[in-house]
Amino acid sequence: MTATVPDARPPGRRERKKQRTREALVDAAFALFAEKGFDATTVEEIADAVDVSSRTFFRYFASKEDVALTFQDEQLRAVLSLLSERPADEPIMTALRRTVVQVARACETGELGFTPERFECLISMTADSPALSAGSLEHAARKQLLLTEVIAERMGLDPATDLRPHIVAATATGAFRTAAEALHSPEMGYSSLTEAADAAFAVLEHDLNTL
Amino acid sequence: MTATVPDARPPGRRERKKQRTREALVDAAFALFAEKGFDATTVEEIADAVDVSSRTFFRYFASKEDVALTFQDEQLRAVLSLLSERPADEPIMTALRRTVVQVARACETGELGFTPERFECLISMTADSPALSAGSLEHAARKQLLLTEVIAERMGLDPATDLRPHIVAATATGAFRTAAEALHSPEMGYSSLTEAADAAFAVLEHDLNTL
DNA sequence: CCTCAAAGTGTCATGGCATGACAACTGTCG
DNA sequence: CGACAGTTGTCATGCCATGACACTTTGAGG
Repeated sequence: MTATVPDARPPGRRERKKQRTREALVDAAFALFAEKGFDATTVEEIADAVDVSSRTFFRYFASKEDVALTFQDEQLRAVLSLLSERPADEPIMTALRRTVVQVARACETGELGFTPERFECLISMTADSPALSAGSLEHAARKQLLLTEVIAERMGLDPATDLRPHIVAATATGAFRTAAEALHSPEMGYSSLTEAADAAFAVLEHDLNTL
Repeated sequence: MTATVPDARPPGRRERKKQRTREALVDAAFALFAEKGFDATTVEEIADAVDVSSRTFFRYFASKEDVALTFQDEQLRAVLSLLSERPADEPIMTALRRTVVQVARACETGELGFTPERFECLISMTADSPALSAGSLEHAARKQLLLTEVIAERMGLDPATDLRPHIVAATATGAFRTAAEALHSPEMGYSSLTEAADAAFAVLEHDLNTL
């Protein structure tokens, strides 16, 4: 407890090496995923590609799904960050819509910690692999808890006793997910996640209770 | 292809035995789950309790999660069935709300193929076990596809080109799920799934775009 | 510089999930 | 009964995930 400031200590050689190993694992994993698919890639192959033991892989990532879904953490951070910058008098769904659209754009321009093609890769892998799909859903569920907290605070509600922030978070998450899935179907006519996400929230705003 | 009618052929001794084995596996599984929890129960234990091999277990269920989530299929069937009976001029979200509330009541009165206490067991297990939680989400995702089809047909829309039925299905699913989770928190003040589900849909109807 | 403690890693071992292959067994029907 | 299809048991295999323990590297301080 010598410092409360996040970056208070010197980086250190060790720290950097760990970071490099972690990144190397992610890189190797996505290279193999892109080449052979998620299911067909084993943890051992990923580890071998970076020349570490499988055991070490699991010291960096809790599961094989985890390594593919790291970027979702970035996504969440971006959502929480951008949401906090929205004007306080904006209706919550409007604020979420704007935020999500911004994040979607960032995903596609590679402004977060991953390239657009890697993003593409993940989207299609998730569609193909039930295991990854399940992992993604679980990841999303855990993130949704945090989102609920932030939404509740913004709305001035207590998430422990009020259902509303939970419903809002679930609805927004579902809309985003639906938008991502819509990208798989060319017939849908959406060429970007940004566009699809905006359309999804538009449905919530205008059509949900009138259809 | 001798018959297109569902129940065209005599039950047969073999058929019944299979059905009994299946039920026995479900019973044994829930007994063990209730006793030791989901994660701590192995497939081998379940199989041993029914005196079949582990291999046979996997001929009945695709995974350990599957055996715990069979009832969700009943749930879905009930939703689809009841939804088809709602008046056609009812707004879709209203129809879904009424349907979901009915199904929730059925869950709690044991009118579907499982007892209320088993339902309780599943709810609490899902909260404790990440693996089961993930499985449940995946199950729900697959069911959501069917629900989307039915919703689209009722609305007279093409799910292949129209985002709206997908959003509606995702929102309804999310609301139901949120209601189920709310039952874990006594502070929420919901004593039944029926009540929580109705409250969840009420939020969608009245508060979503005004908060 | 040398030593020491801590952190990271490799190796080995274990256990559980899931699936394929093949032989043995059991209803089903002629 | 006897052929036949469906079901099960027995291996065998592969992968994911985790615990235990020893070895090496890193960084701090005398």
